[in-house]
Amino acid sequence: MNAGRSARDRVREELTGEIIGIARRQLAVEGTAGLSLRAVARAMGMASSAIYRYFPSRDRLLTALITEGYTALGQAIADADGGRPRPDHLGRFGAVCHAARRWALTHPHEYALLYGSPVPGYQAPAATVGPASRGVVIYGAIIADAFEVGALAPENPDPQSPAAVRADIERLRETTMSTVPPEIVGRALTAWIDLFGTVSFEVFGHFNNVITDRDEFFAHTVRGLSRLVGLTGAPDGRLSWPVAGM
Amino acid sequence: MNAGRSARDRVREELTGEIIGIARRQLAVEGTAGLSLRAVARAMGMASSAIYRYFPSRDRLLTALITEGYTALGQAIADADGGRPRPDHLGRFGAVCHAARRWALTHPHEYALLYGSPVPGYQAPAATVGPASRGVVIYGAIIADAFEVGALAPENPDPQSPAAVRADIERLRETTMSTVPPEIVGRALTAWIDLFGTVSFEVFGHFNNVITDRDEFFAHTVRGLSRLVGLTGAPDGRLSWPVAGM
DNA sequence: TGTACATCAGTGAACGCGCGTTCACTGATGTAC
DNA sequence: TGTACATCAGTGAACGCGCGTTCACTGATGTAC
Repeated sequence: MNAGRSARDRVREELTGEIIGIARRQLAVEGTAGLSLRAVARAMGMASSAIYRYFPSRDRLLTALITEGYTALGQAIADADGGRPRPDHLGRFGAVCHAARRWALTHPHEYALLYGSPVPGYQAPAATVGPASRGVVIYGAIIADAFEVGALAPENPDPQSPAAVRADIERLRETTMSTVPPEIVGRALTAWIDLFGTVSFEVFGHFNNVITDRDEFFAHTVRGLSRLVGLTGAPDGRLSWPVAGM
Repeated sequence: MNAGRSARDRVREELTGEIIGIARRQLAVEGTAGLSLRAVARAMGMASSAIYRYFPSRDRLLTALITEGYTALGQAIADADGGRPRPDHLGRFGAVCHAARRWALTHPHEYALLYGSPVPGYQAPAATVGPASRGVVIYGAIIADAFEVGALAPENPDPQSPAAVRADIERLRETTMSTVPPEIVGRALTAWIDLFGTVSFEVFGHFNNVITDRDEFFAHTVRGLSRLVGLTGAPDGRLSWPVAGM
């Protein structure tokens, strides 16, 4: 009897995971449209009503999927970051950006669930906030690491930003990058937004008839972002690092 | 009989427009979920089958809505651009950015249809390309106007971009900004992507618990974008122009 | 200007589908003594 | 270790809903002579 967890409890947890897994596959193949409790039940070989023993409503399944999605993306980012030596800030930054893109391209429907149009009628509960922030926390740590060893040298310092913006940036700074000056936190935030903006443009089809070599374009974009936050590589500004999977 | 257009033809066109209008309202209020041929028919006070006299399928109605959306956004951008004297490039740039955001915030569901998750099972036909490019053409014209009078001075010229990227940028250059050097076209493209990335982040809820004063943050972002493309205002880099609606 | 026919808009019923959710039930697993 | 009862997982039928699309039809509008 390990801590009151009966066999029933273990099976229950296992099946809950299996349901989520099938729902993810359903989502991957058919998109949000094909994601229904009945479809999942069918794929599980159960009666549709049985799902209600595990999820009290469709929204709760959706919440689980969103949480899973953020977790998977966060894991991809963490792996990319962990694959580089800690002092290689520029390499870590690039790896994280490319990992985010690659995850989005290989899981377009899950990505759309996280960063696309809000699901109609669905309100994300507070429980999704934690997993959602995992990636950005790692990202912030890279910036902080680089700053602390003096490896951050932003070009053209920003003109003074408005007080309201400074206040928001200060709040963000305190939670993830407390050692980094606000100007750099602001730039890091901008770069993060631009990163996902670029990924969304590609995943959602807005590069069609515009950008043909998307790997190269993204690498080019990432170089721009790293310059924006002040992560210079070689002294002449030409950045070079081997990028995994390109 | 003016050019063979009978009364029937005129009524038909009018009703087609009315259907699209009702569909837009439906979309605005309920989101994509509430957008169905039957709902539109109900709102029109017709039998659901009658819609098929005007649109042969739901997809065609969707296409019409997407086209309308791009047209409306393009018009908002055109109006913003037209509201400034032609030599005020910085003002036009800012006005266009703010117009795009404002349109997105006031038409979130329509914006989601254009820039959010692709609609499952829907393939945008080639006919949407024209309206979709209206905004970016105006944007490109501002850049070109500014460049031609020497009002564009990008900071920190980019390191050489990869050949594949240069080729894509060259294609883009030829279609909308043929007088502008490729480096600037590249930066303008990046700024355009970042613009919509930022707007999407806000509209799709990713500023929650992060950015409180969103008007200020966006204005701050736009200043950054204008610096990115090289649109400097006052010599000290502090840009100032009155922004409509803020 | 009037008539005969063709075209078109709109109706209402129907088809077949899938959805989320509820409910009374059966049978298996766990718990207390 | 064995029994009595409570808890839980899973079933299958059903409810009520809305959807896209088709079809045979009626009646009005347009066209040709």
